[in-house]
Amino acid sequence: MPESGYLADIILPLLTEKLFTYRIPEELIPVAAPGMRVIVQFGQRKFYTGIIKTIHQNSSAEQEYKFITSIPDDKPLVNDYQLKLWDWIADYYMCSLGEVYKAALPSGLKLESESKIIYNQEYENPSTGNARLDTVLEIIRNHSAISISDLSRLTGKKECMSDVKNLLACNAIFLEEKLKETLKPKTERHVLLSELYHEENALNELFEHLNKSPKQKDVLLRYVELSNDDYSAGIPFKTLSATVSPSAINSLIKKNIFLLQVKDPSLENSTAVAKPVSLNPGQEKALHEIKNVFNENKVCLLHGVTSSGKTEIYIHLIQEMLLQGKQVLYLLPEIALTTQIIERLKKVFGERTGIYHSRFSDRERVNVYNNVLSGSEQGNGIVLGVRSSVFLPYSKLGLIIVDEEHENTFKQFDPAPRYHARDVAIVLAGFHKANVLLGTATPSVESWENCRSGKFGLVELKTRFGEIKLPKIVVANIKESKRKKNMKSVFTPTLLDEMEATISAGRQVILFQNRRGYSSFLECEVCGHIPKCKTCDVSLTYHRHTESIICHYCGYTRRVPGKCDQCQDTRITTRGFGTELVSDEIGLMFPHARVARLDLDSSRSVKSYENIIHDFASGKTNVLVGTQMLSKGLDFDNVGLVGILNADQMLNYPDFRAYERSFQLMMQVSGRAGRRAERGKVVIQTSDPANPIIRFVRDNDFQSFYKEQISERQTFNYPPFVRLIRISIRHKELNELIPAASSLSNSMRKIFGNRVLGPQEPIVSRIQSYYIRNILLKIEKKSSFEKARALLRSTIRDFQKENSGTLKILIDVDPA
DNA sequence: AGCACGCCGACT
DNA sequence: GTCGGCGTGCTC
Repeated sequence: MPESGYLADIILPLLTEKLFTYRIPEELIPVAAPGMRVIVQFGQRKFYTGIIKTIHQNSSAEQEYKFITSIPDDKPLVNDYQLKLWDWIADYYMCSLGEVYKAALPSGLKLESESKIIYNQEYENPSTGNARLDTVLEIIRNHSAISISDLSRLTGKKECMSDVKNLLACNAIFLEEKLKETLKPKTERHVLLSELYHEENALNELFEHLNKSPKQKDVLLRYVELSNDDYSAGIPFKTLSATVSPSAINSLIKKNIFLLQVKDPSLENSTAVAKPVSLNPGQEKALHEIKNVFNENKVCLLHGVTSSGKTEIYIHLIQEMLLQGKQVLYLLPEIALTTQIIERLKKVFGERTGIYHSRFSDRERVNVYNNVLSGSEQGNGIVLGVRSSVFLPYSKLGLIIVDEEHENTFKQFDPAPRYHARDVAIVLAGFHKANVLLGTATPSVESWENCRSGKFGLVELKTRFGEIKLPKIVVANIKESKRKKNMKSVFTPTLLDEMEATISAGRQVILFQNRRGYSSFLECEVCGHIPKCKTCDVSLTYHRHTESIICHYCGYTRRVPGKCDQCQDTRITTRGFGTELVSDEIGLMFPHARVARLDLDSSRSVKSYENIIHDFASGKTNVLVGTQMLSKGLDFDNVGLVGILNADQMLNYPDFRAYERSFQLMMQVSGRAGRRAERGKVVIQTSDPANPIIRFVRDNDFQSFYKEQISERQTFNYPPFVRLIRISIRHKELNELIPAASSLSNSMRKIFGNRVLGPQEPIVSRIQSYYIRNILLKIEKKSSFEKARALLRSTIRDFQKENSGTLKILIDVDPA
C-alpha cells in the first residue's frame, strides 16, 4: 500500500546517473514545481541546492524518503526549455544530469553547506586525556567556527575526521551546517542633487541658503566639483564622503536637497544610441538570402570573408528580433569576446545587452541569469556570451547567432558535459522554433558539408568592406633557405626583406607562431636527454624571461637546470622555437622596432591583453608576435605584413583535423593583413611548399580546400561521415591501465566490431600522474547513433562493475 | 562529490 | 597492538 503524499525527483550536483527522490512537506506542496530550487540534506550532514525534475506520487514501500528542507524561491529558476535541453545534453554527450546542472547554473545559485566545528562552551573538562586530541581541541577553541578542511590544514593532518568524531563523542564540540554565504546583490549608494537645483540660479540660491551650515556647503561645493557640469549623474556616496563630512551629506539628504539612490555597479550600462544600421548592397543581398533560408526553417551558414561586414548584418537581424519581443543569443568564442565587440553592441542595444563571460564575476553572471529569467520586457533581450550562455533561462528565443562558428573553443573539454555550443545552440533553437545563423570566414568542414547536403542554407559575402583587396600571399621555402644557408635565426630572407620594407614604410607587422615560450624544449648536446614533466608525458617548454622550464599541461615549473639531469654535462641547447624567442630575435635584428608579444603568458589578465591590443592598434608597437590569439576578431588598420613563421608545425600535427585547422588559422591570420590602406602581404614559411593546404591558402581557394577535405574524410571514415566517441581511460599505474584498456576495447568489439579502434596511446600519454589510453568508436551516419550510445553506456556500466573504481573513464562525444 | 567503513602497512 | 592511509560503496 503506497503511502500518499507528493514526492519530487531532484537533480543534485553529483556525478551519479540517478536522481534522488525526496518527500515534499505539506506546506510546500502548493509552491513546489519542476525547475524550482530546493535545499535538501544529502547523506549524514551535507546540504545541497537541487532542482526539481518531476513531481509524482509513486512512492515505493521499501524506500525511505527524506523531506525537502526548504524552497528558497517563489518561482522556477529553470524553465521547461532548459530541463528539456539538460536531458538532451546528458543523453547525447553521455553524462549525468547532475553534471549538466553543475555546468548550467552560475555557482552563486548553487549553494552548498559546509560543516563548521563549534567549540562547546559548556564543556567542563578541558582535557580529553589524550594529548593530541587536546591540541586539536585547542585549535578549535581558538577559532570561532572552523571548517573541517581548515582544521586539517591547521593540524597538518589529512585525516582529521576521526579526531572530530572523538571530540564529538565526548561533547567537547558540536557541528553546524552553514550554507555558504548567499550572494547579496552588490550595491553602491549614490547621492544625487535634487532636480530643483540643477539650474544655475536655483543652485546659487541654495548656496546662499546654506551659508549658515558651512559643512553642508562644503558638500554641495564638492558635489559640483565632482559632477563636471552633469548634476543628474549622481556621485557615489563613498567618493563624496572621502573629503567631506558624511553626516553633513546625510543632513542634506534629510532635507531632500540630495536624493539617495541604490545602484548595482555591475548593472551600470550605457544607454542605447540606437543608430539604425545601414547596409551596403552586398550586405543587403546577403540579409535577404539569410531570411529566405530562415523561411525554410533551416540553419543558415554565413560565409563572409574577413572584414566583409558580418557584424552589421547581425545587428540588423538582432534589431528585428527585439522589435518582435524575442530574445537573441549571440555566441562568441572566449577570445573573440573582447571589449571591441561588446562596446559596439552596447552602443546599439544599450542595457538590453547581457554579457556572459567566464572572466566576469559570479555575481555578474547571476545578474545576467536573473535578467534573462525575468523575460525580455525588463530583462536582457540580447545575450552576448561564450559557450555556457546556451544554458541561460530563455523563454522566447527568436535567433541564435554563432559567430566564428568554426572555432573549436565552442567545444567544452573538461569537465563533463563535453558539449559543443554550436550544436547545442541548434538543438536549443529547435525547441524555441528560433533561427540559427552561423557566421565565419572559414567554415568548419562539418558545416560546409551540411550546406552541400542541403541541411543548412549557405549565404556568401564575398566582397571585403570598402573594396579592400585580399592580401598577396607569398610562400617562403625554409628547406631551401637552410640549404643555401641564408636563414637568419628563424627568418627566411623573403620574410626578413618584407619586414624591413614594411617597417620602414611605417606600417605594422604581425608574426604568427603557434607556440608560446622561448624554445620548445631543452636538449643535452651530449646524451640527448630532454627534461620532461614529472607528472605529464611532455617535454618542458623553455621560457627565457623567467629562466624556467614549464609544463604547458599542468603548469609544473622548474628552474633551468645548470647541467643535464642524466649525464651532468653543462652543454644544453634549445630546440624548436616559440613566440618568446621570435620577439627577442626581432629586438636584435630591428633595434628600432617596438615589439610586443600576445600569447597566454603575456596576457594572463584582461588588462594586459587589452593593453597589448591597444598599443598595437594605436601604433605604439610596430611588430606583434603571437599565437593563435592573434587570429580572433581583431581589427587593425595599418598592418602591412603578416608572417607565418612555421606552417609545418600545424600541418604535421597528428590529428584528422590538422589540415582543417591549419587552413582556418592561416586564412584567419592572413585576413589581418591590409585593411584600409593598400593591399597587404602575407609570407608563409614552410619546408613543404608543395603541400596542397599551403596552395589553397595562397590561392584563397576555398572550394578546392573543402572538396579535398571532404573526399579525404569520406575515404578515411572521419566526421562528418561518421560520428566519433572517444573513450579515455586513465589510471595511475600503467600495468593496471593496459589490461583494463584492452579488456574494455574487447568488450566493445563484441558489440561494435571493427568500429572500435585502439586502445591507442595518445600523444600526451600521461597527465598529472595519470596514464591515458584512448579507445575510439566510429559510428557511420546511417546507423542509429542513439542506439550506439545506449549500447556503449551499458557496456561501460558492466565494465565498471567488474573493475576497480580507481580506473577513470571519460567519454567524449564528437571530440574536437 | 563527500563521507563512512574496512583493510593493510608503519610506528609507539 | 594502534594510527593513519587509502580503496570501495552509498547517498533519496
